[in-house]
Amino acid sequence: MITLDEKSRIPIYEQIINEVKRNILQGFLKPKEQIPSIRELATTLGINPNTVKKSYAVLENQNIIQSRSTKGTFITSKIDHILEETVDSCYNRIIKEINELKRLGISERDILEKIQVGE
Amino acid sequence: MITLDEKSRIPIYEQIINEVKRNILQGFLKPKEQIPSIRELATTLGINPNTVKKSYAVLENQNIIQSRSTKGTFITSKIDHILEETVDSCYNRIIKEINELKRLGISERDILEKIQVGE
Amino acid sequence: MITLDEKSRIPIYEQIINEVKRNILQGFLKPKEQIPSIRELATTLGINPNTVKKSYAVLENQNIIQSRSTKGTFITSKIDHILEETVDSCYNRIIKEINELKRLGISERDILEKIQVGE
Amino acid sequence: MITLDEKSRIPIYEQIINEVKRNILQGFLKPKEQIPSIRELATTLGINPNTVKKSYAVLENQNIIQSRSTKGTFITSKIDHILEETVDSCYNRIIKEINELKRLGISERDILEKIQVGE
DNA sequence: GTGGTCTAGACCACA
DNA sequence: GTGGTCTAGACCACT
Repeated sequence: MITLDEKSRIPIYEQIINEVKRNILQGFLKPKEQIPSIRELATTLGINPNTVKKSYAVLENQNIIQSRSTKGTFITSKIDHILEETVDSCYNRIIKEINELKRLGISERDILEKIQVGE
Repeated sequence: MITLDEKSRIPIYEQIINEVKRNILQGFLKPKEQIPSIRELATTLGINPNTVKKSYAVLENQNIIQSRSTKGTFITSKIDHILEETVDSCYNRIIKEINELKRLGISERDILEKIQVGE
Repeated sequence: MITLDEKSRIPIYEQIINEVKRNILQGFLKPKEQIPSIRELATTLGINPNTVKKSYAVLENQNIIQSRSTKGTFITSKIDHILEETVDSCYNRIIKEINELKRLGISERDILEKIQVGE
Repeated sequence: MITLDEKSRIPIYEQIINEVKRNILQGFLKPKEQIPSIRELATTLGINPNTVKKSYAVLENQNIIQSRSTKGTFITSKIDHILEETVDSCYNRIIKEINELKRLGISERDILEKIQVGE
């Protein structure tokens, strides 16, 4: 479910955070569901457990997951706020790119046309 | 002509690369024109000449500029390929984001609507 | 495995590039194998790590090696193209010299004879 | 008659020396013939007169040209020694390249075959 | 310990 | 003054 890009400038622990969020948003992970243990995920991804631990710590801080010692780690019951944030940032990036294209002299008409075709 | 964002995760040398490309694409820098010397640009930006050198090295590698020892550094005569590449990568990023939004359950109709308003 | 010629007009970083390629071509370094870390090689050669870094950066650009942050640097899995390129450029240089000799009035017969003896 | 490579690691003044020698060897410049003045050649090549001056100084030192003040600069009457040197260094470079090819596992038979075809 | 980035400063050849 | 190379040393994030 989780794929990492070693060469990316985004640190691995942040990539894990994003991937977990993505999995939740796409419904692969559901509220209250248990997620892999730190060690398990670390082994699966071939990375250091400390890195996974850091990611889980951030996710818990953001109320996205919750660890119950000895029982495991679980998705929080409410996840709506993640959806909003994610959608907003997607739109912002799109608009940023469109403005870039406009600056390069491409008309709004052309952009929208190509986007619809490209999909 | 060139502005840097110190806080950005993008390294300074890459920001310079992007800024030079932007200046070319927007017509501020024209083919065969001389660009600031390494030392001059470094002084202007308040950074180390080696950082500028690195940017210029990459740009030369991409056939965007050409450095002539003891003469200075110049824009390559043919720069059409930069425009194409830039535009293509913009479109790719947009389409990637749109697909992300669709995966999150937002309809194409809604996306296009919001994009047009957001502009 | 790597030897440098301090007096050469070829910069050290290019000598390193050539030496790494040579080691690969001669089978001392094999695909996917790890090569010395930047710091290690720098110490071994008695030069500055930045110089090694520059060499490795060029080699990575040529798809010959691949650096994985915090993991080390490795030979790319496919290296056939290096052999081809190297052989081709050798032949080109030979043919260039032969043409030079011909232009100086030496017959092809004489050239080939001398080459076979000279070997 | 003279072409320069700005990007070459060989300094321009050395390139000029080589080019003059080449012109002599190929018969474009003959013994006792007058060659362009420093200023004239500098203008033609678009370079600094000091650079040409340096080349001419070396050539005079090697007894290849001779400057007679106010009259101009002329090719020396005897130029056989240049031919020998040039031919020898050509052969040396060829043999060096052939050895490189052998090291890469290409048989002498294959090399000679390809050279004859390649010509 | 690894690679990635950057600084500060030096020297070189060339023009 | 220009670009090219190299050194020495620093800091960073990640493991």
